[in-house]
Amino acid sequence: MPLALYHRRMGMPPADRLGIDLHRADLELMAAKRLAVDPAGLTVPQYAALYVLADSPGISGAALARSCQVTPQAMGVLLKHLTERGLVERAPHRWHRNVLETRLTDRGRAALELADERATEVEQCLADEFTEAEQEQFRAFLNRAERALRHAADDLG
Amino acid sequence: MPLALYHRRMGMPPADRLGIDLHRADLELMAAKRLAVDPAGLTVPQYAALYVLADSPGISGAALARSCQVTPQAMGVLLKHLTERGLVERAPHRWHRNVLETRLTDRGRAALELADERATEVEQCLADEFTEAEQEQFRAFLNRAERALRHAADDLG
DNA sequence: TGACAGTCATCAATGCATTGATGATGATGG
DNA sequence: CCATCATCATCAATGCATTGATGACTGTCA
Repeated sequence: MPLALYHRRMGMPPADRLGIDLHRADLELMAAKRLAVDPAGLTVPQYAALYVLADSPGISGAALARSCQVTPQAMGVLLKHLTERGLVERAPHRWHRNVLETRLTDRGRAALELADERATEVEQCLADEFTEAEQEQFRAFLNRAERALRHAADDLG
Repeated sequence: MPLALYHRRMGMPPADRLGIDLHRADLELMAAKRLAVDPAGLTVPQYAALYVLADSPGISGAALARSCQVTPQAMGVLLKHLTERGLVERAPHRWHRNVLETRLTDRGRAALELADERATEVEQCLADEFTEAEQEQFRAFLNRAERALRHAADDLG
């Protein structure tokens, strides 16, 4: 076997892998958002949780986890940190004593608004790169990709 | 102030935030890849590292980190795990005694090929969702987004 | 009433990723 | 020759996220 072929190509050349471009773009997005929300003392997942919480006060941790697309365990840790820092409050539901209602505190709302101002700049910068029509095309591509990948996951599972 | 406006909208409505769609698609991609490489006993970042390593034997940990778009520290932990499991080997460079040359072991190569077979299926499933022309458009959108976001990060930093 | 399914919270183990700081090494230039 | 700079590895702290397992509670259905 020729040495030149020993380090042979894997199943598909990297340049053809759309997933690589998708992931690279997302890494850049997360890096920018991290920079944006950092001055507010928040991480990106914390910002996401507060953002949902602002529109859904009293939501359960599990429901919040679904909204943020993470597992309940991950959200539990995140909420524990936010509670310790006084950005959210959790209290047992009046009837369903098993669920902990979660709400923003004033400090939490303040941090969210500070973070959202800069996070919005990132989204605006992203939007400004595209015309309205392009944004629609881009969004459609992303949603089709998401759907295709969900089917791929179903097949593999 | 009317109660209906108390939970007021943040800076930009969620439906307008392209970043949300981008991130959701990436989450789905990562979930599918996770399922794909799991039977090989690998995580997605481990698969990525082995993939680069297969084409760049003897690369340094820091260079590998750059290729995989993570910090050297993150790559260090990852390589520590892979070394302990015998999937890669690390040895001091002959001249630059400070750098550790990293190489796949046979077991590492076997795991990579097993993982790559299924990971390629995911990429194929993604590619099959789009025509050739659409793939090029999609890729162009992603690269423009990446560029715009890098500039956004520069502005914020 | 009593079994069952669904939802919620939580503990534990593992792994990824970041910032910040430290120290070793090799190349560059005064 | 020595100072400086860049690169590399590594330690430590913090936080995100996953799977797996456990226990508590609600409501339903037999």
